[in-house]
Amino acid sequence: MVIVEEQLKSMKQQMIAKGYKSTVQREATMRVLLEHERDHMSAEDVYMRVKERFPEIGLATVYRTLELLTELHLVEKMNFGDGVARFDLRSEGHEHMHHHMICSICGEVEEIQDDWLIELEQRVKREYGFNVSDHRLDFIGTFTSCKHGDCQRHGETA
Amino acid sequence: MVIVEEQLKSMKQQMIAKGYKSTVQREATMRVLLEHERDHMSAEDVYMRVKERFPEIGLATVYRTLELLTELHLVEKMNFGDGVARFDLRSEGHEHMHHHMICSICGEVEEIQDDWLIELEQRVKREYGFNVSDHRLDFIGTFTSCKHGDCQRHGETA
DNA sequence: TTTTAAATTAGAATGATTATAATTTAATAA
DNA sequence: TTATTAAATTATAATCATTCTAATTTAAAA
Repeated sequence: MVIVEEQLKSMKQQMIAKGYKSTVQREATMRVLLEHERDHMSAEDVYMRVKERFPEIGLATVYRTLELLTELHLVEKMNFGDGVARFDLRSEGHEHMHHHMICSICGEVEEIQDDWLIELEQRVKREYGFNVSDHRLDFIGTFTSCKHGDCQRHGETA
Repeated sequence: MVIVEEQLKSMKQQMIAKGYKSTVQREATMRVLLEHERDHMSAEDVYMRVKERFPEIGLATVYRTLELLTELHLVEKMNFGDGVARFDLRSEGHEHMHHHMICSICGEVEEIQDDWLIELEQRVKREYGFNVSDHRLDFIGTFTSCKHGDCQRHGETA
């Protein structure tokens, strides 16, 4: 487990290496992302959290920073069909997005950290001549625990 | 291969069976969808095509019809991260969405008709207690043919 | 044919995201 | 250290997809 400061340093270096500047606003945004690694925050969510500690930041800056970090593959941009893009840090060594289980009752999103698609990606290459650089796998359904109650899992991972 | 009129009739029946009314606007919209089965059209795309034959239709009606058809599982609503929802008819017997290969160079979307996830869905159930009712699997990458040229595949399936 | 709830229309409203113009700042080099 | 300059930020306006609203029309049931 790498501590926040170290990861932050690494992210800044990658930013500078690609010719982008390191600014306090960007640092504040990255810090928030580091502290909410698996929260699937919307840009607005991130904005509000950053604003707590850096009240003069603008929403557009947060959007631009998230866009930049996505471009650098430091965060992943997700879309669960609710009209807002969501963002999570990409954990180190995970060049691929992880998979999601989306509960159709309570909307809860849970993650599968393993990569289950290595074999299928080879198949795609073989059968379709398509070279996969990333993937997205979401399962929609219900948790057994949801079925029998009032969505006890709701908010569990939030 | 079922002819358009037959499918249309079946769709209308399902609509009525669930207590919804069959209207000329809905029929016109379904007809467009039937004639563009794998085109991944946005609501705006559908609207423009319907308007050609039914100029007095409103955009909101198309939106509502697409929403209704999605609810009835007659169309699938997709999201490729470009800010617009896209819609395709669900082919009969395919209760699951099919998979997509999205070229990161030319943006072309190609489909994989098979269901490669049956085994993984059992695994999700076993390991996470999650009952899958649907899934979404997209591969992002490049077609070998794209890599070497000026995106020859672009528009091939459009 | 009458009734009535549902559907449609046109247009306004909303909400997420992006663009703009003026200002500030980070990084580079003198 | 200071001057320079391109990039970044701010505040706000604009845009675009989608949804809502109120008035009107229509499909289906009686």
